Amino acid sequence: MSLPHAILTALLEKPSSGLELTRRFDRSIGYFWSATHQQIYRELGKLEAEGLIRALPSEQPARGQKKAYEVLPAGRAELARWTSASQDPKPHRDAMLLRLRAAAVVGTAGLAADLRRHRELHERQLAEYREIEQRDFPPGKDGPEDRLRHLVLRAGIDLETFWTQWLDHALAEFALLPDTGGPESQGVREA
Amino acid sequence: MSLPHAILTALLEKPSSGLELTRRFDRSIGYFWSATHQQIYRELGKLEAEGLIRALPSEQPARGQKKAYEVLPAGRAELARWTSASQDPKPHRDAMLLRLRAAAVVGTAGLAADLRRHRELHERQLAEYREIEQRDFPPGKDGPEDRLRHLVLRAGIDLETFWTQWLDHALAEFALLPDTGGPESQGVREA
DNA sequence: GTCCACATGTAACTGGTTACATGATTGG
DNA sequence: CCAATCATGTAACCAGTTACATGTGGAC
Repeated sequence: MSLPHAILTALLEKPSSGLELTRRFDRSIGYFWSATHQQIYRELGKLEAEGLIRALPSEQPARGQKKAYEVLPAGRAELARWTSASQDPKPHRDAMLLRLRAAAVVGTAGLAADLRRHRELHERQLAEYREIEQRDFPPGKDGPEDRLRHLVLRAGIDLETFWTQWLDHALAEFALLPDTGGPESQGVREA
Repeated sequence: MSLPHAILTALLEKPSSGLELTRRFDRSIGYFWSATHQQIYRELGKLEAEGLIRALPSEQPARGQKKAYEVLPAGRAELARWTSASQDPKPHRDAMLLRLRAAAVVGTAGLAADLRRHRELHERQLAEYREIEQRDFPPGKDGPEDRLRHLVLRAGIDLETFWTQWLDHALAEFALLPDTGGPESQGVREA
C-alpha cells in the first residue's frame, strides 16, 4: 500500500496532472518507487473517490484535456499517519543473486557478460544520482526538508556504489572460475 | 518469472516435497527470493504440467501425503537457459525511503522509532547470515559451487551491513532535526 | 486535412498475499 | 477419542504489467 502515499507526497510537493506525475516518477520519487501511467491514473481515481485529493477546478475535464490534482487535508493527514506508522521491511528480492545460486548448479556459462552489463547500468545510475546531487543540493542548501531529501538521494548513491563494487568483486571471483556449462562435481548441500 | 527458476534450483540442490521447499525458502533461497507455500504448490503444479519436474513415484499421492519432486532434464535445460539469458535489473523499491521523502513534507513525528526498529532488524539478519557463513563456509571449503554460493551469502551480509550503517547515519541526521508534525516552512521544489 | 505528440483512460493478464479448507499422523 | 501438527491444496483478492483505445491540439 505504498503507491497512493508516493502520489500524495508528489502532489504535496507540487499539484500535478497524471502525466506530469508520471514524468516525475520517471526521474525522482520513481527512483525508489516506480509506477507506470496506468497505475497512476487508476490510483488518482481511487484517491479522488476517497476524498484525499481533488481535481483543480480550472478547466474542462474532458478526455485528452489536462487535469491537475491537489491534496486535501484528509490526504495530508493520511500521509502523516502512514509515514509515522510502524511497518515491517519487505524481504529483498534480487534475480541476479538467484541466477548466481542457480549457476552453482547448472554452470556459469554466459553469466559473466550480464554481470558486466549490470555493473555498467549501476555505474550509469550512480552518475545520474551524482548529477542530481550537484544540481539540487549545493553546499548552502540545508534546511530540514533539504536534509531529509538529501538523505534519501544519498541512499541511492550509496546503494549504486555498493552494487558497483559488489559486481566488481563477483567478476573477480568469476575470473578464477572455469566457465562451465555445468560443474563436474554434482556435490549437493543444504544452506 | 523468477519463482519457477528458484524452485528448480532448490529441487536440483535436493529433491523435496512442497513443505520441505517452503521451509528451505524460509531460510536459504528465500533470503533473496521469498515465497509462501501457496505460491510454491501452485508453481510445482505448473512445472509438472510443463514437464520440467516430476513427482518421485514413491508413495500414494493423496491429500495430506508427502509428495516429493525431482527436476527432469528439460527443467535443468530451462534453468541453464534462464541463468545465462540477459535480464534487466528491476528498479529497487523501498518503502522506508518513501516515508523519509514524505516526512520532508508532512513532518518527522514518530519516524525515528521505526528507523531504530529497522536498524535492529537488519542487525539481527546480519547476525543470522554470519552464523550461516561460519557453519557452511569454513576456510577449507572452496570448490567452484561453494565459491558461488558464498558470493551470494556475502551479498546478503554486505547488504545488511550497508543498511545498518545507513540507518545509523539517518538516525544521526534525525538527532539534529526538530521532531515535527510538519515543517513550518512549506518550501516546495522539484527533484 | 493528415500526422504526430500529448494526455487520459480501459481491459486482460500475471504474480504475490491472505484466508480458509481438508486429510493424515502423532501424542496425550 | 481429541487436539495439535504436518502436509497439500482452493479461492478471493490486490498490485503491478502489457497491450490497446480514444480524444485534443499543433505542425506541416
